[in-house]
Amino acid sequence: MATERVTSTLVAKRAGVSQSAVSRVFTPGASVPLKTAEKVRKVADELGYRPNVLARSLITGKSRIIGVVVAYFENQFYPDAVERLSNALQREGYHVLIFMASQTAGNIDKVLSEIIDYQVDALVVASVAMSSELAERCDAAGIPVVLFNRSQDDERFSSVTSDNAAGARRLAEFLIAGGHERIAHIAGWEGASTQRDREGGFLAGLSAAGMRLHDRTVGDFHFEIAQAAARDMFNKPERPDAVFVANDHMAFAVMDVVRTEVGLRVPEDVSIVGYDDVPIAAWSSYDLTTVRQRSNAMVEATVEVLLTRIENAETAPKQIFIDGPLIVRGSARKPEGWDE
Amino acid sequence: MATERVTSTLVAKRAGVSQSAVSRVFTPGASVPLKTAEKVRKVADELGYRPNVLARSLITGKSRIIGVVVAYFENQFYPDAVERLSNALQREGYHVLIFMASQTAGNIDKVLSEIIDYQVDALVVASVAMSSELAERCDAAGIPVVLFNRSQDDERFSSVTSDNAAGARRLAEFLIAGGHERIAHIAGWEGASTQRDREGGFLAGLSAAGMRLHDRTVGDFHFEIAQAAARDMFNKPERPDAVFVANDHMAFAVMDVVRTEVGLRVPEDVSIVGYDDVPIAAWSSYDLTTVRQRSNAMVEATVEVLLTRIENAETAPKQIFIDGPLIVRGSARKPEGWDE
DNA sequence: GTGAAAGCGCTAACAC
DNA sequence: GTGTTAGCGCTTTCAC
Repeated sequence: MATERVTSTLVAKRAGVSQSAVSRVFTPGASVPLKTAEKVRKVADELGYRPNVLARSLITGKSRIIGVVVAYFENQFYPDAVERLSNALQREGYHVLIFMASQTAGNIDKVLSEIIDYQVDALVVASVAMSSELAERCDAAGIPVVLFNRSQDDERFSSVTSDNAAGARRLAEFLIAGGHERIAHIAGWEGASTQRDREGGFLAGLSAAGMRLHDRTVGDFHFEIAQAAARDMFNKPERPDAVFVANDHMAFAVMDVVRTEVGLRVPEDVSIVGYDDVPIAAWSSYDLTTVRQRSNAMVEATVEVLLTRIENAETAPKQIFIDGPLIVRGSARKPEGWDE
Repeated sequence: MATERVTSTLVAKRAGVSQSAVSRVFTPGASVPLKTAEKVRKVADELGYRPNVLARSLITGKSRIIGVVVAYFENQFYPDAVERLSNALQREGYHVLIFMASQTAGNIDKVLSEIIDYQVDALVVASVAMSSELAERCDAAGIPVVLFNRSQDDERFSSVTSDNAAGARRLAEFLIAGGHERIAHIAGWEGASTQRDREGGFLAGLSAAGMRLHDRTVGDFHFEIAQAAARDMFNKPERPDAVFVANDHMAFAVMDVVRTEVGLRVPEDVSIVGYDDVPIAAWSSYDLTTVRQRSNAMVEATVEVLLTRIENAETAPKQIFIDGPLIVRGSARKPEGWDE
């Protein structure tokens, strides 16, 4: 049933002009006399003609496709960021070819290759590690890569993260000022730079005050694992009076366990703080004190780096840190005299 | 810095074979003597050659790209579904070009056009309405369209939804059996087929028991608007003793308002039920009684319809309903003698 | 200004 | 089996 393909050749014939004329009408930069343009546009509309982007890409070498790799949408931070990123790129005339890396744990390289086969103009890689072999390939192919919310010690990548160490340190200071004495940490996946930096900053904050971590378990950035980590922590005799959970998503799991299973009150019996400030953190059931990752600013920075490098291949990769404020809510006891 | 593009021509030259030989090596169906294949593969690996998918698409007429349009990731149901969909399609060798329709309220057509320009093999449209003009274009271009979690009275579309009327009716019966007498409804966006069907089924369930709706406000499927709708409802003198909120996402907002602002207990003072069974519904802070939309089954159905129609253009569009169970948790008073 | 011609990287007939 | 050829739909010199 599919009607015949409508090509520029057909439009040209019908409009009584050359194919190049049609092309020029649909090419933003080109100049065409108003008269011809109108004629061509009219015929094109009648026939429902639209330029074939793929054919154009073949010749221009630009696909206007950005590949986005993201690992898990379970943590609200990521869908939120992808939505913003997609919107921002659309505004610039780009489109997003998405790849979910969740299922394919080991084979990220294989699948990243597939996405590169689409001649993407750039790659955004969120919360996933890239092999240096692949980095090599991207570099050789001239495909700029931006690591989002993760950094890697490789000069070929640009990266955009929040200032995780500074943010976590601020959390430590806040808890200490609140008079907490047994401060514990539930870590995320230990292979992640975000985890490393957050924990590092937090510990630095503690030791600056002459304190040490009371306890530590690992939640791997997953809800269920974080629940288990919380159970472990709170089944011990000497319970913490404050817990820094490495991201909000896990902090919700921890709060649920602590309140429902252990039967403690938050923040009266134990203070819980997280990191990210995802929308749910503001919901009154959690009302979580946390550090904001300004996803808006992070996305803006990502897009800017991307476009700059696409337009000028000689631009050097850039490491960008976005600072984020401490968001004080009700899940942690506040220091004396703290006013809302 | 970008090295020279590695094309099949280059590989052919280096391997001492023809370009077609190279092409055949990289074409799944084609037969090539093992000897040649090895030789070609070796050279290709050395040079880092990979076929240009865009060029291939141009000639085969198949891009192996599926366009996905989705309106808002705020409601966890959608990122979850997109993740599953993307995974399923990847498994079949397709990739997802995503388009977020959130910002572009009015201009959905314009932007859908853009996505079609990429010669997508099919379109999945989630929670968004398509103009009939665009439907026409897709039809003419032979692009199958599957409406996801929304239906439309247009025979040209396939659609996959849960059986919203049946599910909502089940909720009504459950609330009635639980002895509730003042049952209210907080609606989603009234232009949505899901809203229409859910409310219809719910009302049918009520009237089958000789009951009528106690009250009704509108939350438009948005968190903040749902909060406002709940405030309106609970500021009236005669409060409901049960509320069916049109989806889980809004139900969380309603529970927050009811517990934190109004100061009622759930379910002792008021029962709240939702629809979707998103992961958060199982979190103990909400523990929401709801109807499950089996996103897994919905995605499977979507993929199947898609692939069938791609492979055989003559297949007729299909309307699929996926049934989902009532998930009983703690947010609503249970009928006498109900055992867990 | 405008059209003719070449060619982007690839596949698919068709000869050999 | 293998290479030669044509051409997918488009952009882009380059003459006119």
